[in-house]
Amino acid sequence: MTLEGYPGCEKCPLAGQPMVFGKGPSGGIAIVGEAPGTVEVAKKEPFVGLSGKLLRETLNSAGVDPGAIYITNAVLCHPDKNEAPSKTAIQCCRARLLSELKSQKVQKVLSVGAIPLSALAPEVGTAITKTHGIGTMINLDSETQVYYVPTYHPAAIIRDPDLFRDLARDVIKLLTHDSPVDLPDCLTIVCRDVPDTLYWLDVISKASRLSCDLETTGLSAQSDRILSLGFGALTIGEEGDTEGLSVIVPRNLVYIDEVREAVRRLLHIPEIKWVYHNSKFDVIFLQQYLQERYRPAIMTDTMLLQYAQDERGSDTESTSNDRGSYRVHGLKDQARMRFDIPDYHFDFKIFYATPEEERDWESLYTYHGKDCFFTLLLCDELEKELDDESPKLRQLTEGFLVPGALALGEIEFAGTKIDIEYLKKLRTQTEEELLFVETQLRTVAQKYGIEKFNPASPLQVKELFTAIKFFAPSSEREVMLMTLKKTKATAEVESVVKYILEFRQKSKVLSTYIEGLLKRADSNGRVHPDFWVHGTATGRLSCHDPNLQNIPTLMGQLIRDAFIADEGRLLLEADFSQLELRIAAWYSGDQEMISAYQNNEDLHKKVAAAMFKKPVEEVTHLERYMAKYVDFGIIYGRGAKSLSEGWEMEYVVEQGGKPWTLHEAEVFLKKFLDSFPGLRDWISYQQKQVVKDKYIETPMGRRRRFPLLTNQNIGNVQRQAVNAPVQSLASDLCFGALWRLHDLLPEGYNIRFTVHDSIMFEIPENYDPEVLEMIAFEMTQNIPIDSVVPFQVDMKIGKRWGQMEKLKHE
DNA sequence: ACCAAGTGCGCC
DNA sequence: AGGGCGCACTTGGT
Repeated sequence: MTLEGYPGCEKCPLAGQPMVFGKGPSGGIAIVGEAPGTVEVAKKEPFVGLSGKLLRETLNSAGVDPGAIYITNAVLCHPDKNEAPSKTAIQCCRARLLSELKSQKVQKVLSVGAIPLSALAPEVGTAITKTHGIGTMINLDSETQVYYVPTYHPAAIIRDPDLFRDLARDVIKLLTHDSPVDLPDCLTIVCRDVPDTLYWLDVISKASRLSCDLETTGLSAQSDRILSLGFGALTIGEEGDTEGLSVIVPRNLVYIDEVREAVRRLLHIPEIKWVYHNSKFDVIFLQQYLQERYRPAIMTDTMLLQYAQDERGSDTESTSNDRGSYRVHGLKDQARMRFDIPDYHFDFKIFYATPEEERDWESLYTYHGKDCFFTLLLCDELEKELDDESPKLRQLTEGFLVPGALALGEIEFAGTKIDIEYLKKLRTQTEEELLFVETQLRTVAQKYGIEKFNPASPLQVKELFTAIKFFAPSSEREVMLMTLKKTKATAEVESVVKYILEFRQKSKVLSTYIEGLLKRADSNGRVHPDFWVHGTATGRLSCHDPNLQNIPTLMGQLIRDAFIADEGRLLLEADFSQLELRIAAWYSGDQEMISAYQNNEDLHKKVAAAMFKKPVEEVTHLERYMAKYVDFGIIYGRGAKSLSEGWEMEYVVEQGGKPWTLHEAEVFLKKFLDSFPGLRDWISYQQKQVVKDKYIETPMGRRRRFPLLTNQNIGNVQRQAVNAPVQSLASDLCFGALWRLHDLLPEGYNIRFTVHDSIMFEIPENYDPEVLEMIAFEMTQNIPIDSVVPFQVDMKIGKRWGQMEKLKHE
């Protein structure tokens, strides 16, 4: 082929750049990349760089010989500076790409990255996070259609190895399909009146499995209403084929007593298996609707099934953070990837913004019908896939996560009381203090000609620092303090740094905690946190709106004081003692650790004694602190370097100790591991095994999967392989106790929330000590593992979270 | 006006 | 080369 062969080149901005042509056998699968990079140009071959290597490995692991694949690019010319090719360049090269694929007689096409997608199937969408894995047919010319799947560019996987699972799944889809997934038809019935509703509810009541989904005016079961009630069924059509049937009960019928009773009867049919997506939400709403503590007898939850299969932590929709922006557990996301449907979507914002009489109810019902339908289809697929991977995963979901989620729903609904008046006072006080600090800083800033100074702006802080000649590598708290210490700072510098830090702390407390809590309190002064069972990769719960898992402890005792018990009642906090270390002892079976816990010895002291070669009685406070520091470091996989540089060394110096050198840290690390050979062996076993298995499993059946191992991530993976099972099982002991206790506790004893390894209860002032015994028993004895390691909970009691007193109790 | 990314910091 | 999170704020882009 020659340049003249491509009519698009005349108008192409890349004309004249080095070109790299497609390569590989014809008649089979083609992979289309973006544009050749420097390495490709040098070797005159597409996909020979790092991305190419990853792609080949993926193909190999899927059982495909990369040599059997035809590989080319959406743009043949190499853009300068490895930039992405422009839209014009993509358009100019498009005809060439299609004719190349046609002349190579390809049967199927996989594209990697957003650029070939925009050339091959722009109608599918642009954002690759929202379009990868959707199989479609594309036209190469008027008579040739081929099956096509877009996926991530391997470069994206290098940045975020977690995306590898999506890439792998998309590749397998291409290999196992020749055309888009053929779905059953789905008929959506919108009930017209009461008799119509009763009729359709009766029709679906014969099904053995139904999905249920609610559309509501908002997220609060306390104050929001149901917009429509939906049920999904799979039925056998006249020609013997499966058909979807979604029955939608619209708002004007939902709240009619006769309908409500019919719904109640349906929901209580004991033989029906109920399928929800995020059951916590719908079931709590149904409890309000039915005015009873409704729990389906047999049920599952596709979101939690999905989570059992893919434990990647989910993003909250409202914030940005460093975990990437993909969502993996959403119903629509799953439907799109699995069933090749375009992303369906209903804009509730617009719906509510529209005057009531003009609202597009039909679209809402259509959308709702799809939700019910796909929930049911998704359930089918997930159950099969999970059973295939490991029988424990279904049991984990249905026997543990689902009841846990429902208990959390009830706990959230009840909420927890906060002291509004107290917080308002605290707000005023903190605002005044902030104003003072700001004034001090502005005075200095003005001295250097900075008229408008905002201490919350990292840029302006840097500017001020430059002005006063303070140069820290970053404006992070610890870095700044360290820099301050190392340099001979003037009094002015010192006070500016101090005020900046004070400003940050106070404004954090004010906006995140004081205002954050006030903003989220309901009219009864209660907050209703949202706990996510599917929020973390290890199985811990995540919590938001408000997040009760990061309420300050130290100075923020002030904030904890805002959490109170109702009149005549007390808060009771039951906290596992050294849970993760005990779990590490359990996993490893380390005799030393076990006997320390069995004899109720102080493990940290014991470690200190071993590290500093002295009898336990002579261990100082500081030595114990150092030992504790190493103990936790081990679980997190910290290395000697990190130990010697940790902020904890600040404390050591404050206490009159000497910070460790790298060498000292190495020595102590080694001494620690020598004193606990069982633990050391377990750690190396985990590190070795994860490379072999590419996952770790906990006794609860949870998995942390590492499908992609590279030289860059192997260190991380091995650390996680040690930490994940520990963190996961520890968290499950607490979570399991939480939801069992939620069911067991007598009237007047409630669970308010949990913070990873502790549970907050609210109990009567004249509580029965036997109930406390039961709590301790459930948390430490009635647990899902056999353990020679004893577990222990410490209990604290008080009127306010910030002022809890230890309860002597074993 | 709304968004995504970056920075920084609260907890276990 | 420190495991797991959520939230507020600024800034630069659209």
